[in-house]
Amino acid sequence: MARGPAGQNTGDSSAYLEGLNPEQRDAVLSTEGPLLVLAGAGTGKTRVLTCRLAHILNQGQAYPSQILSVTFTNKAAREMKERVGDLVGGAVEGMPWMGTFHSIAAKILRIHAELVDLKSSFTILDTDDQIRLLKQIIKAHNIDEKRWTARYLANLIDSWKNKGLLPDKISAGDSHSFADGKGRELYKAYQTRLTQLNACDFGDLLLHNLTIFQNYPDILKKYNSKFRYMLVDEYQDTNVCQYLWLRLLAQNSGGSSNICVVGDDDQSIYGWRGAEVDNILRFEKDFPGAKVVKLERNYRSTEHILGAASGLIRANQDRLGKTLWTEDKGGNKVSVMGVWDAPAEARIIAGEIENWKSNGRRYSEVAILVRASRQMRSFEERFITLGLPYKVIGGPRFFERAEIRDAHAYLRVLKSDTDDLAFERIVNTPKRGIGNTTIQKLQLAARAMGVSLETAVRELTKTDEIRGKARTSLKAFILDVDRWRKEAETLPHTDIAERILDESGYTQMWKDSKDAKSAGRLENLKELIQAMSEFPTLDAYLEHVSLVLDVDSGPKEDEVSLMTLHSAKGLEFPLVFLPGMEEGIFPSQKSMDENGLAGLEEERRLAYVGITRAREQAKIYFAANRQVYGSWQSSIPSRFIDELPPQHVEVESETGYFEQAGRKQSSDYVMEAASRFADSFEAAKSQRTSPGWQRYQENRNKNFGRAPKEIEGHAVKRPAANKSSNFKVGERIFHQKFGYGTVTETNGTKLSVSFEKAGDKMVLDSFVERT
DNA sequence: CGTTGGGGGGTTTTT
DNA sequence: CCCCCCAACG
Repeated sequence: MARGPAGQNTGDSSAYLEGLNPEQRDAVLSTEGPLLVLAGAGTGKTRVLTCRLAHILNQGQAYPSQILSVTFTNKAAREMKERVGDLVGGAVEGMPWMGTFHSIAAKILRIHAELVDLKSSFTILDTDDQIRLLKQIIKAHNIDEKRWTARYLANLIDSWKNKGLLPDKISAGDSHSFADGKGRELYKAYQTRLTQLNACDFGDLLLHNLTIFQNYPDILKKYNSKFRYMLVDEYQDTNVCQYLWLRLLAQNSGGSSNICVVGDDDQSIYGWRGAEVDNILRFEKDFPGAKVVKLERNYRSTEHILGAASGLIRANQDRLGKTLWTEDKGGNKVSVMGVWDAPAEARIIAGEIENWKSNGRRYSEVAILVRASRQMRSFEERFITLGLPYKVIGGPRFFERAEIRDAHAYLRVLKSDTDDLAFERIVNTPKRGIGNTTIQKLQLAARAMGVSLETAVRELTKTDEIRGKARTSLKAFILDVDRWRKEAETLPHTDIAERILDESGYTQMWKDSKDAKSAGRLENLKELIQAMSEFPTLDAYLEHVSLVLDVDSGPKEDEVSLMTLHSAKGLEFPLVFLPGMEEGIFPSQKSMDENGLAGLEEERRLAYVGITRAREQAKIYFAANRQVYGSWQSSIPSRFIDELPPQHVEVESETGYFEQAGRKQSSDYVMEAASRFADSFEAAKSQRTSPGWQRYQENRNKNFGRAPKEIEGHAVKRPAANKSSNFKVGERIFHQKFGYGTVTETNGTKLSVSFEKAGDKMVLDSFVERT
């Protein structure tokens, strides 16, 4: 096999190298030794990754089976497989080690399962199973489930696993974060229970790998020499456990490791689920002699979009620092518009989208990116009334839906008589008259006998332990299960699945249901059978279901995409709307409260991700009033808006829009609000270079972490000469949203008002008028 | 066993 | 305000 310094042999066969820019080419050709590719948004990262793989294969530097390439999502893995296949002529069927962290770890774990007391047939539990199990454990330990919820414990255990910590490594302090020090004990009990069930959760897949590699150096050595090249995508999103796993695998006895990681510290937005930006920041220290290639030429967005995004991200301290550039000069500036409230925001954005469409563009070129999914509501309402086609990206995953999980539970029971969680889930679904008491009795018996629930049922129904309806139902159920298992030997797996859902009364249950969603659920069950048919056997299906099943969203329709910023990562759209740019929403108050400066910086990266999704135009909105948990609050524009470099930003007024659209919206308050915002923005712009503006910037930095409402001199603050000084305590006023009220306190532009209907509120004076 | 209403809680999401 | 979970009741 030809191995040697990179770039030696780049003959005619390397057509894929054509059209790469110098940095991209460097990243592709530097195959030997550790390499960090810092790939900014839209710089052709995927192209580099796939070309690099193609190059290694093409040069005969390694067999497909000697390359480990990991991604976070199945989508990314699938895409990479396809694209490499295209480049090297479809001969990649054997890239067995290309996949997600979890699927590769699962593959390794199946080989060595017995070393961590599992059988290679272990099942992988999802979050729901995990929580149900933890609930039982918390109960068994006599802990108040209200005070200490299973969900919280699940998060805690996850975070420990993300850090690569086994129960014994949990410090007393960490342990103390649950039920007065019982954290470690419960974690341990949970792990024991998982072993009994021959199961593991997502975190375990990698954690067990670590245990195996650490305890059996010979095994690790095998993998070390097996994987000649390693490739890691989205390195900024790796957590400690994944990092340790990679480092162990990259240990190359003798030579240097050919590990290539690709990522962008500015796009690290998963800190809250354990990702450590630090991993990418210190790559060069971890792998001495590492080469670093920066991809800074952007092929996606216009100059103004990049300028705005770059200016924003510059406010972050903790970054390696890149400057994106483009040859795509000109284009529209990033627009910013203040609106009255969420319905107005939705109405205006919907109008913009209709404009876009009537200019001959497509709905599918448009995305609305929100910080939190609750913001989607007003858009959905508006789109439905207008009949504007849209789709929500993300949301509950197909295989997380109750009906799919129920169906899977039936299949799991079919396959295994020891899957207690699955058995428990469906033994009384649909209702068979097997109540709580019966289930508890069964669990107790199973534990006492040291057998599975199903075995316990078989034993207990032989005696008079359980009486009446419960006993009859259980017996009948067991008979059904036996029959299905027998039939499964001969029938195709899709047929048996259909038969089970039918004969168990499960489909009937939904047909009888008055629930509005039941029709959809039945549809989903049909899709499930469809998905199953793509696998040769039930085992093959179940093997993939927990890790890699996601259903294709069908043929592409011309629809607007509505999604959270998190699910927008990696995507791009000609037109991007970023609504809800308000303090407390974006940046999220919770983020800042819980994680301080780090939290704020992650929010800022999220905003950066949002803006850089846009190819032609990014439009930012903030509302003056927002309903938070039912009550109205006046809000102030996000600090991120102030951080956008003015030369790349254009302030739009609502008035302008309505004139342009030629629609007369006479609702007074909208026009009022619009002109007022236009005013305040003029004021803000003129203040940007003024001493007051500078002072505001300084104050804002100093006062970070405090409630933003307390920060003085925000951009929306009007000049001192405004009407606000005219409002006095005790004065009766009218507010368009809250109605009539009396001023109880004045504080600069902010008024505390006791409203007759809406109660006490803090409002900006510019939204208030005398009666 | 199934329904109803009171109470609590309420980013972001993958595997 | 809205949704989910559980407890108490029918």
